[in-house]
Parts: sequence; structure tokens; C-alpha cells
Amino acid sequence: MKQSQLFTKTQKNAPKDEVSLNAQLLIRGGFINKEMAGVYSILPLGLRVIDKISDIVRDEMNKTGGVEMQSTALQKKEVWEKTNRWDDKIVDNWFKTTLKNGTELGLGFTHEEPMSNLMTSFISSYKDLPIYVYDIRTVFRNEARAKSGIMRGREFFWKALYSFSKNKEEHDVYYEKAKIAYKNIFDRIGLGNKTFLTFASGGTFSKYSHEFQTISDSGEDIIYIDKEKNIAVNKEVCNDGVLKDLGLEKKNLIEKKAIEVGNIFSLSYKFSEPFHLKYRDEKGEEQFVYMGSYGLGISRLMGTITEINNDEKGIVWPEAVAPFQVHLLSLSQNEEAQKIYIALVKNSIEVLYDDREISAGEKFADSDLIGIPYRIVVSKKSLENGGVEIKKRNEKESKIIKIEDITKEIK
RNA sequence: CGGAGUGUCGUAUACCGGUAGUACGUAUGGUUUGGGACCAUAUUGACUGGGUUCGAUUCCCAGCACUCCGACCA
Repeated sequence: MKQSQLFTKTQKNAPKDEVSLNAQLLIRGGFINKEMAGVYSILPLGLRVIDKISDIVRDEMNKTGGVEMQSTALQKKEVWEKTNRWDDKIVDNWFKTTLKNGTELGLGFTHEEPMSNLMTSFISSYKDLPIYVYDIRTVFRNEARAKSGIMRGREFFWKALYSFSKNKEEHDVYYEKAKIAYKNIFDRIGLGNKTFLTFASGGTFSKYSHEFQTISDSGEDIIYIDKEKNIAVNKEVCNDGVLKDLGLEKKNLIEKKAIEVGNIFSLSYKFSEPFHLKYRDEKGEEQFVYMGSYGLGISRLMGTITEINNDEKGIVWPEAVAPFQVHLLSLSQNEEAQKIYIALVKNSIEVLYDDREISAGEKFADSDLIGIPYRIVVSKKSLENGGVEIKKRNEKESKIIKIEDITKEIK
């Protein structure tokens, strides 16, 4: 797209009411806009990043057999009363509202209950199972304290997958698949080497749950990592018994702050029982469905990626999640640049074309701040030298290449 | 929710119990054209309410908002 069509502008200064790095960079670059504490609009550039992440998540979920749907934000009280999670004393981060007639409604903070309820309409036989259904949507949590920019908001974008299996054995197979899918996601979005499968509290229905924790000083959690074994333990559950259970030794562990970017849970029958979510097995006997849930914070991931990939000039997006692949800067050479822009678009390369009539310095500064992986400069100088200048955002040196070689260079 | 702090043009800041200044931005004109370029002119502001005072943006109180620390965090 042409940058002249982009209504957002970059800012030199971060707003003084934002301390966290992810929010500072994302606001300065025009990716998000703060509406209030913990609530951010996602602007065109930010939406492209969110979509990139979502697409990778979709792809990996689909590979495990997941099917996507769209749940509702508005939720009815009765469904939540079945599991005793409507009461504000039990769940203290509800946003609630009422219909004109006084009926109370909740704004969903998660979807175990409505999803279990929904499935009672579709699950009746062992032939219907397993089902892996997921949802990428905005959820609402009335956090006592929003903090850390988009890392902990009151309204945020996430993916939740719910698995409905015939029994624990079938569930366990999927659970392992989900772990791999999550690992693939973090690898693909460039957080792989900093993200660890982390053992965490399993609650009342399983021994452990698993979190995916990305090492970062801006994180809220403390984890102990065994680099050799490539796993970690959350401080909340880390004791001698647990270490023994996991075959870990204290001396091999290093303590790190980390961001919880995802978590997966075995839910067992916790939800299928109150919703009478049952099926008939081969013998015609009724069985409860065995459930699991698999969350992933998409907007939190955008923040995490920003926290980890930046330098003094701005964001350095990993290619897989960058809003565009190429930032094409025209330094008073719009005629030539326009041709290149059209050619690149024809080759299915995502280009942000800076066609604005502003100084070169400003274009460079914007480009560094926005952080698109490849910068291509079309200038009098470059054309005299036989082409365009190309530079990767994460490298210092640029080089001149021929215009016809651009697509080769990028792919 | 407990504790601490901060609210001044769109953004970042300065000064001040008595006319609110600067930079960036924005607008117009001109000069520039490879690292947020320069000149001129213009433009925009004291969170809300109450109190003290001759006079409050400044001091006091309350509310609201935001930030940080803690608690919380399927």
C-alpha cells in the first residue's frame, strides 16, 4: 500500500503515560492507539501484524485437526452458573451488563462454559468425537490493574481451542500434538529460541498444566529453565517434589523472568459433568466427554515480539509477522519507484511504498521505527549506480542491486 | 483492591500566587532534497468541581484519569 494512504503517523516521542517498551514502540510507530488503560485500538499496521500472527496460529491449529468458529462476546448468566463461575466473588474479573429488561449478561473472558454448552447440541455418539474447535476473538477481563502496555489489557485478542475427546487416552494424544503445534507457532513467529514449555499448576483435575513462557525482563512470571532438556518450571510450582517428578536437578536450572504467551490445560470432566456433555460409546453406554483447553494471547504475542525485537531506532519485525515485507522509499523518484511498486505487488510481495513528499531523513527514521524487514531506496544516487539500494532492517550494510533482481533478493 | 506518584497546546516539556514559554506537529509561503533540513508567518493548552486569596494553572480538599509497586491473574 501507499504510505500516503496510511492515516497513521509516527511520533518522535512516546507518550509520557506509557512506560512499557512494547506500548511505546507500537504507539510511536502507529500500530496501536491507547483508548484507556488496558484498552488499545489496533491500527492498520498493527492489524496486519495481528493478522499475520493469527494466520500462523490458524495454520498450526488446522494441522492438528482444529476447526475455526466464532463465539460470542455476550454470554448468558445461566451457562456460567452451572459451573459456579458467574459470582463476582468467584471470578472477580467479569465485565457484566444488562438487557433492557434487566437480564444480566457477561462479556466473555474465556469460553469453556459456552463452548461446552454449545457442544451438547452436537455431540451424542462416539462417532462425533473427537472435536477440536477454536476461536480467535476479543475477550474482556476486568483486571484490577492493567499494565505493561498490550501485555495485560482489559480487552485483548486471543485464540482459544477446546478439545472434546472420548477419553483420557485420546485426549493425551491430542495434548501432545498441541504442544508441538505451539512450538511450531513460536518457531515460526521468531520466538522459538526464547520460548520454553513450562510446567505449571494443573489445578484440581490434572497434575500439571503447561505454559509457554518467553524469556523477557518485561515478563511477570519467574521460571526455572533446564536448557539441556529444553523445559522449564514455573516458580509457583517449583519445589523438590516437582523437580524429582520431572527428573530435573536444581543445579541445572537457571532463573529467568518470562512472559506467559500461551497455556494448555487438561480439563478432564470439569465442564462436561455440569453440562451433561456425554456421548454413547460403542456399547451404547453413556460416557462423559474428556476436555482440554488451549489458549494463546495473540495481542500479547505482538507485544512480546516487540519487546524482544527492537533497537534504539525502533522495531525489527521478524519476517513472518512483519506488516509488510518491503518498505519502498522514494527519494524524489516517484516515477521510477511507482513502477517498482507495481512490479513487486504483481509478484505478491507486500510493499509499503513511501510516496510522500517529505525529507529523506524523515523517511529513513519512519522506516527504522516501523521496522519492515527489507528497505528499498529509490534515489537519484541509487539509479545512477545502476538500480536501487536494499538493506535489511537487522543489518547495517546496504547494497545496490539491479531493479530486475529485487524479487530474487527478497525471496 | 492496598500503597506511591503524576495531570500544562495533538505530542514532549518549561516557568510561575499576577500577560503561560519552548520544541516537534499542523497551516501558508519560500529555500532545500540520502538520516526526523532551514527561514518567515500563523495555529492550538492549565483534567473536573469546591475551598483559601484582591487574584489560583500554581496552595488546600474531593472526584476523575493515567503510571509505577504490591495483591490478583483459566
